[in-house]
Amino acid sequence: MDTIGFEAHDHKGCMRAALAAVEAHCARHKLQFTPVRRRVLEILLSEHRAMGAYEILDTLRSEGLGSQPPVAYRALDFLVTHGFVHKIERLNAFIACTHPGQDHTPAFLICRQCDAVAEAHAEPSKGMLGRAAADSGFTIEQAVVEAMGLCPQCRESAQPCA
Amino acid sequence: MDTIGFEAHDHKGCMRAALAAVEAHCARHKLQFTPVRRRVLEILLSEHRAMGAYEILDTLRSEGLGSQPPVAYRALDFLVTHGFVHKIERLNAFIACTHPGQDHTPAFLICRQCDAVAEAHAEPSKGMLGRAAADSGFTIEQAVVEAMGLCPQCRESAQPCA
DNA sequence: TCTCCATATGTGATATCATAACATTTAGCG
DNA sequence: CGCTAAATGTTATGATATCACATATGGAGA
Repeated sequence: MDTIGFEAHDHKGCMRAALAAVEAHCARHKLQFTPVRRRVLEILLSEHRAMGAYEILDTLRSEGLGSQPPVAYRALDFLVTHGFVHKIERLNAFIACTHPGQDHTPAFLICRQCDAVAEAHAEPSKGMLGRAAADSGFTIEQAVVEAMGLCPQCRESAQPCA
Repeated sequence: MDTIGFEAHDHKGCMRAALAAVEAHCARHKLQFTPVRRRVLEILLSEHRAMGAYEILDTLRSEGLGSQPPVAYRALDFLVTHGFVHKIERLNAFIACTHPGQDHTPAFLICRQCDAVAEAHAEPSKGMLGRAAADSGFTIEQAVVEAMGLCPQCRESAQPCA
């Protein structure tokens, strides 16, 4: 089971697990998991949704951890660079990774109605895209895959036959 | 051959063909292909690369076709809505579709060095992503697929063994 | 033709997202 | 301790995108 996000789950547990994994990864790779970086990750983990940088910054500000945009963006840069957080290009927002530490190619399912985001796993370079890239001599290093649509909940509550 | 963009080709011919296809599509669907909309498409077709909205606006302005951001954004909205232009989320930029009128799911190959963009074709809902979506009850309506990497030219001119 | 209405455009202001530049602080290390 | 690299604080600004409201334009029907 790789896709989570559209169903109830143990928030506290997944948050603890993710933090532990990130701590371990940072220790192993001698990365500085500073208070601001840790707090930004905690905020994203606890909200469990995509958040804009300024929304995160508001929280930091209310806690006295920094008040200017670069504070949030620098922490996010660190977290994104090391794969602890992903950026959702389509929403200009950030979301905590659901399985940090592991090397992976994330893909996202984004509900256009409630903005819920689920992280899935995709290997775009394996399919038609990889084929097209190979044919044209393009080297894929990283890919953004974001599917927009309706999550199960919103699909149910949507108009049955408009 | 579906992937173009990393090789020489007949600019004028592809531009004429694309404009004709868009005109036909608009006529058939009673869409207003107004001067501003047409000019924005022409600019994108002739540059044959991803351009920011403000870059396009600069050209419009120099031609007396509108000087404020909404002019460009409204034309782009129209063109994107009808599939004549695609937005590259990763670059916050726009690029003319290479086969307008046809229904398709575009995917892009973006060179991180020279910013060249090639449009390919992908069917993400067919692969692992479609599987994950189906498993979780998510309905995919549209997908953003953007691969970053090195185009053939930049790959050659890159450092051989850094 | 005139009137109405939907659509498109013009324009100023402003919201939202992101980074440059430079000063200051902190952590690790010889 | 004193050096250095990394991280943070802060001001300012750049880049992207939308709101709100006025004006024009182009058909459909009276």
